[in-house]
Amino acid sequence: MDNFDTEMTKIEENKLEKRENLLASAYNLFMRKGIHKTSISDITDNAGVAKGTFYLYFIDKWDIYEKLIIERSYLLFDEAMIYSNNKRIKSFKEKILDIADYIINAFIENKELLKFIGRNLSLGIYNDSLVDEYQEQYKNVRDILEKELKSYNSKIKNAKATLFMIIELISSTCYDSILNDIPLSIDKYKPILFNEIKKMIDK
Amino acid sequence: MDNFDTEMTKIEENKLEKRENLLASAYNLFMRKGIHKTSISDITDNAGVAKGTFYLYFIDKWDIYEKLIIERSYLLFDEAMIYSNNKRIKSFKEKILDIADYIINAFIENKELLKFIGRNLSLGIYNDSLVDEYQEQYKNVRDILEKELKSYNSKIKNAKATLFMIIELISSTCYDSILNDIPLSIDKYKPILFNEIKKMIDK
Amino acid sequence: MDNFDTEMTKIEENKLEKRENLLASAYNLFMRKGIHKTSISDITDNAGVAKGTFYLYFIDKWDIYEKLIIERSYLLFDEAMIYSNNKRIKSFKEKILDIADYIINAFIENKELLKFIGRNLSLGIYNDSLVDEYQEQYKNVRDILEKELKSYNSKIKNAKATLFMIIELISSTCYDSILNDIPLSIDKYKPILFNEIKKMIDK
Amino acid sequence: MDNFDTEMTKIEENKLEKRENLLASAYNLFMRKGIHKTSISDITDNAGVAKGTFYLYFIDKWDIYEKLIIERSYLLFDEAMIYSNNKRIKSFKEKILDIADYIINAFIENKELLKFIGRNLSLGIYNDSLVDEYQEQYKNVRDILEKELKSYNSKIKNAKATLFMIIELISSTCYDSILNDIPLSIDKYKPILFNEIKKMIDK
DNA sequence: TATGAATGAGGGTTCATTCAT
DNA sequence: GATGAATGAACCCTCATTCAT
Repeated sequence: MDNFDTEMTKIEENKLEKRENLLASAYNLFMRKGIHKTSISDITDNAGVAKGTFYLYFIDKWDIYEKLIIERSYLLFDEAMIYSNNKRIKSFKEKILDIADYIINAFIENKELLKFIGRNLSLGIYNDSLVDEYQEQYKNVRDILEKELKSYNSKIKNAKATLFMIIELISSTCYDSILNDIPLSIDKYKPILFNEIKKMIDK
Repeated sequence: MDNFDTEMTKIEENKLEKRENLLASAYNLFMRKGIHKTSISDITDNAGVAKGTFYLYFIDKWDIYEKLIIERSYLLFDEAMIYSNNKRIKSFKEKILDIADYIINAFIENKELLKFIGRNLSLGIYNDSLVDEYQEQYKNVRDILEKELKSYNSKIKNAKATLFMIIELISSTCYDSILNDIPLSIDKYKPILFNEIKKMIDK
Repeated sequence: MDNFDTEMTKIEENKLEKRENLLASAYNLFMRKGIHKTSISDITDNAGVAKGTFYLYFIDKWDIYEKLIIERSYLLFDEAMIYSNNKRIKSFKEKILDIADYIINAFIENKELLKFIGRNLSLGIYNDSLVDEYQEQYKNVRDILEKELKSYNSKIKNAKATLFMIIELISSTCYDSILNDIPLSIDKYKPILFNEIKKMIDK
Repeated sequence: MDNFDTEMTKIEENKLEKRENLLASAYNLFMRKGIHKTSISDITDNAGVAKGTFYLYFIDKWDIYEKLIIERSYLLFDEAMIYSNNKRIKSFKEKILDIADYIINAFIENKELLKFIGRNLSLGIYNDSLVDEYQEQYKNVRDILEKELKSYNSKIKNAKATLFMIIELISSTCYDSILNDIPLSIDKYKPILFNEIKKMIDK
């Protein structure tokens, strides 16, 4: 019985490992070469599995791409949350700016990541449409932030919308700022952005 | 001599017409089938020219795509400007909200256009990197709006950045709202967004 | 001991059942989708067994295909024989025409079957090359008909060849007639065909 | 002007030649390796053109296959007609048997051709459904034979059907006879077959 | 300038078959 | 015997690009 159980788990473990290998391999290549120049063959070669194996785990290149975008956006949020929590920040205002700061710095230091996530940062915590292994965690991060926002400023009517606007504003403007200095270089733009975020939560 | 001149003009006109045909054809197909499913052949067939002719006017599919995005974004701004000017609006606040309203309604009525322009609305007036036939006009629209913003609220430090933020906020959040009801349906989201825009220009 | 015996039988029964399931599943799919569009996976999925199990019973897709063609052709003959026997027909001429009629009607009513058996109807009783579970029965049907033909018309030199010609003539021409109206629609063609069959056995 | 005309023809000629190369290449390979083991790559490699070129002339493998079957069946008939005409045969009966003899001998000497044409010999002159370059010629051969049959035996009601039956009978039974000695070896079977053909046209 | 036949690399995908469990 | 994950060769086909006309 025990033996039987163990064997089953071994197969299951193997499958999970294969899937993770493929995800890691694809992420690597997407970051290095971009999605268009990465082929399924590249992904499987890099993962050390046969080409056909890819199709046991994912539908096509866009399937794995979407899953990665969501995963990486979420992980970035997660890291930022941990970072800001470690700093024992007092007010929500400080917390949200700290999160923004962490994410922006991560993008500045890893422009490939910025290009990869693109303007889709919000998918990290706002992808209700997808059933996914991270689903539960997404909601947690989102719920925590929304609750804190509400208790920080009770006048805000729709915390969900406000939070979403903040994230989209960061994501879309920093993309242009970091990569093309539009409307300004990120150094000059950041204070303006932060000022705006403050207004959004302070009313 | 006269004859010669006329013929040259005709040739020039023909060339311009071919280019316009190709742009129109590509726009049509991108809207109907999306970029990935549209091939150069599709574009040339639809434009009534030979495949090789495409390469006399554009570098590749992404070249024509980019030019179209910029053109259509600009045209949308242009229409919105005309619309708001016709209404003899007094304050800049009313004007900017009117422009936003026009653009959002255009997107609601033409979701294909929304998918096409995506989150790149700002390219319509913020694409300094590209030398283009609309270049001059882009700047005009932008300059007008920036000037008006400055005179509306002299406390704003960087009108360019503020305007950019407003446009990016509209573009990125309305994309999700109209297409996926994230964070809310556009009906419920619009007042919240407008409220935010007001705060951005009023301090 | 008894127990052991019973279990063995059960296993044997299970194996037979699996084989039958696979045959039935393949027949179903071949009829619906054609052979080229049916994969081994389709067959095993539809039969409710694992992919590898297929290879315990058959060599490949063509192996099961051939066995099915032979089986179904034979069964059609068998039905036709029963049908004609039930009608207490007197002469062999009437009998053979009755069999032809039954088969043609079966094809008209089930064009998928016609496409499946194709022009291979004669395999139903003339597949000496194959050792098969129906082998014995094939011979019976064939022997009966050959004997009856001989006693019907003693001048016929080679009853086997004559019978074979009749079957091939029916099979090959009705295929075109029923499916494509070549050389005529089956309604118009049948009397001509029957007339020909009469000549073949009457000299 | 002349120059223009010539240039156009050159291109047209090139295209025709490419098409012929592909047909010849495919025929070669189908005969040597069979259809299933012949890939498009094989065909284009053997024809000395790029893989993509195949798709400028044919839809897929089955398209070229079908065209070849029809072409080769027709050519066989054509040869047989020439052969029998050269022998200044008097009666139609002699002529049709001569044609049959020629075709059967061709099959005996070239079993690959027999396997290739299979039981589809009649397509050579009975493929009304297809518009094809040989279309006109098919009809000629068919019309000649049908007319001759009618004048040979005015009692025959439907010459078209009778001719079709003869061809199908030859095609389907000789396939089995030559390749598998079913129902008899071709040597023993041929006189029986010929006797049957005589009955078919003599009533 | 305009053409469109030809190219051929490379794409995604399938699927018969194997084999460790 | 039964499984089904894994394989990877081979498939068909597309399409951006070139270039002789």
